[in-house]
Amino acid sequence: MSRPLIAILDDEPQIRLMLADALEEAGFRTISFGRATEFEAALKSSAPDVCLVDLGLPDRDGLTLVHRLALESGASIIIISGRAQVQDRVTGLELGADDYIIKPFEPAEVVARVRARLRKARPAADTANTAHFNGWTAHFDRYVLEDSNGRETAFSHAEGEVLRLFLEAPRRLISRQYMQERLGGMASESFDRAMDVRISRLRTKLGEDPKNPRLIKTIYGAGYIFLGEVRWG
Amino acid sequence: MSRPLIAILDDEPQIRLMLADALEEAGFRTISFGRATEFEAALKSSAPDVCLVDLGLPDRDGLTLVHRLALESGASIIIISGRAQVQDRVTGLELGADDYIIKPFEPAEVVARVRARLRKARPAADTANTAHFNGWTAHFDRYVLEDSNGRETAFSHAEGEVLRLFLEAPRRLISRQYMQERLGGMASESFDRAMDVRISRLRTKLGEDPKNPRLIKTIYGAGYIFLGEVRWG
DNA sequence: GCGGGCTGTAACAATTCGTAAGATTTTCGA
DNA sequence: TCGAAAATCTTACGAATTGTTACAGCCCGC
Repeated sequence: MSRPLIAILDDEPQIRLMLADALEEAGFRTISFGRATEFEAALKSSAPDVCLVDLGLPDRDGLTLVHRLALESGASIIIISGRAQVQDRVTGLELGADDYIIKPFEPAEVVARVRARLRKARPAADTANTAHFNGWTAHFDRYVLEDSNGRETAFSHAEGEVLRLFLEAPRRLISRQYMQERLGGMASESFDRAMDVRISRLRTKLGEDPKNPRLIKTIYGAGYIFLGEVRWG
Repeated sequence: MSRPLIAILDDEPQIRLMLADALEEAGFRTISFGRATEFEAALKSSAPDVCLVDLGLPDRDGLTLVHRLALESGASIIIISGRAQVQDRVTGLELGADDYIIKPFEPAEVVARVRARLRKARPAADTANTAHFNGWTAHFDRYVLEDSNGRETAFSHAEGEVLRLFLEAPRRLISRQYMQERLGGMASESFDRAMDVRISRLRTKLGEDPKNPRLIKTIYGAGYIFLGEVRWG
């Protein structure tokens, strides 16, 4: 990560400019948006390291957006808002924001807080081809799943894609939309069914009890969460 | 690491108490110190996850301490200070603090900011996922509720959201509005009904007597209060 | 061409969760 | 104290979502 990318989402052009100026002068790259829809569209092609989000957006409830971002993206989120009540701040932070700055703000402080977020940000995901989790070992090079007794089961390419997705982001919500994008499917009713089947087969190979899956948990209406302690390499 | 350890360093006993109370009620362990020397001695035997540091200490320059902490310990550092100038905040953050809270503060906000720190610092063990209360044990990772005899009942994601909300703030009023914000619903007549149903189902699973609920108490016209001794971890 | 494994599709089963509707409880003024 | 209005509770239901199984097409090596 040579020059971190900071996303700015605020409906006032003036504020976007002030933030972008200060951040770029501090050595960051920035992208700015005035509407949540544009912002969300951009997220599909670029992955900012920190998102500065104003809560008072014209086209979407800010808190809902923050919540989704926190669950689905790995970025740090800083709320910038005119709402100064303690309850507002608590709610924002509980929903997944990493910091909450009140307007009017001083650009220097925003830069300092962005730096503080980046300092603690977790390192990038591995590209290793072996992962250990809860007694299992997945060998992505050989397409083989090994249980704690060393017994091996083969898994297919399609199953491997899904498993890798899970292992890359343990304990985080993986939405169906994200899967669809990562696995290159068209959005369609039929893709959803295909996804279901892949996951069903994966669950079987992992010896999951259908009534009470321990590793791949369904979040109704949202997606899946992979529970489990993952160690790559 | 089930229950995160929070270190409090402040020379005013009153403030130490207020912070410790709020944090312990939120499910954290705490250790408090009035002087930097005691604090540094304690660091050799215990490793807090988050340190709350007041800058105005009698026996050492606070900023120097913060800088050392940032370099040598893995903990997240939150400065709590009466010095409210932007320059103070920028300096504190640049020296390695992860957050900067200005006195006077609201305990609820401190708790929220501590949680925000823990969330990013421990990607795996995010928030505690097990809570004990009045003979019950809630396993949020497995979506299972265990009674005092070890018998297990599954609960759904929607029910879990509500239960977690209650367990995060026992013995405190939880307004419908707050729920609506935390659970991401639109404000509407219909959301209120849905909420009712979620709580009704939760009560059933907790074996509540409808005439005389012992755990989830309705405050007519205001919201709910969760009675019960909660211990996280 | 044949057989085996992989993968998507279709059909049906199971689950989740909000909605509707009527019952019940609480509040508050008369 | 009584009655009505408002708020909340409960139950049943159904739409939407997800899971499972069976099957058919495809690709590959032999």
